[in-house]
Amino acid sequence: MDTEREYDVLSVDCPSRMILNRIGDRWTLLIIVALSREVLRFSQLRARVGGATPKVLTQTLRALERDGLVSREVFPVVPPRVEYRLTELGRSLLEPIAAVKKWAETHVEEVLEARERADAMASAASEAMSSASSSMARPRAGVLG
Amino acid sequence: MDTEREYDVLSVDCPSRMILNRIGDRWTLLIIVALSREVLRFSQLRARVGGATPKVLTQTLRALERDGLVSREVFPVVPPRVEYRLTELGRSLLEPIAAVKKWAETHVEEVLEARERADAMASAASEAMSSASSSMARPRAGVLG
DNA sequence: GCGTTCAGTATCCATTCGGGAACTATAGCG
DNA sequence: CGCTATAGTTCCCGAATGGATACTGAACGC
Repeated sequence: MDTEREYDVLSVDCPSRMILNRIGDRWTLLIIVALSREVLRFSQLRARVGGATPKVLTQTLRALERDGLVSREVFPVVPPRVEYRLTELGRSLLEPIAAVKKWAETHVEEVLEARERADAMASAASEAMSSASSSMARPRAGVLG
Repeated sequence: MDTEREYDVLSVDCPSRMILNRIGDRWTLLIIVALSREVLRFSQLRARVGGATPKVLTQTLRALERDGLVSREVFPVVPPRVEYRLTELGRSLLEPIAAVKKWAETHVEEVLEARERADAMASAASEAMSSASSSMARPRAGVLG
């Protein structure tokens, strides 16, 4: 039943936390999403995933392959042809990813609004600061990316 | 129905992709998980989330607050008391996160095994390389983290 | 006056990430 | 001979991430 208690994601040495870190990188999710629909060659993948340079693509694909989420099939032809596809394990990730993706899509607006509100408040607060009329000033929002 | 087509996560300028990046950072998920059970003060959060230094904690919390996922309540007492809790929006993220978390927990083993296999193969291949007896050598696995 | 508590800040520094661009290998085509 | 296409690899460099450590402020108890 309560298998969840076996792992504590919050602990530094929890393997499931490591997994979270792995799939939480800049490109992993995107590649998996791209491969969810179809088998793709390197250059197709590159075209599909906006902004990916060959380097990061290779790195991420190798990591994905190492972890058994993606398989890489090389056809010994010239020019080279290499196909990437999701493994069974990789495909099993699709469901949780879809949930997150869906959340992102349905809540982008709210997040963006919240962000604008916060930024507006922050700049209002800092202006109030300069006219020395505020009690309880919030710390500045900070850009953080 | 097909609202998904409105957004293409794979495109560089898709807002939902930005969200993915935001929640996919090293600490965000962990903090949200930590706050899922209870309201926590700064130092409690720090104790809960293994390895988080005050700096990263502050950064992440500010970002979370800015995006409306976490609220921050300051009690004007000394020593200071600040409570963090999930907002409604933040709580809505719990479900997709739980899905990912569950995937991580149920598939860690497989991933770890795949990784070991891959590493074993890679080192075998590189040994074969040195004795010059291999055809079709895989490129080396690369550590990548 | 001193130490303690709490929630951060500030500062410095090492490592990593990631982008850009050039380079490689190979076979077919002209 | 040189061009093209594909799947990378390599090098360089700037930016961002993140860790360690020390410091601040304000009231309370001693």
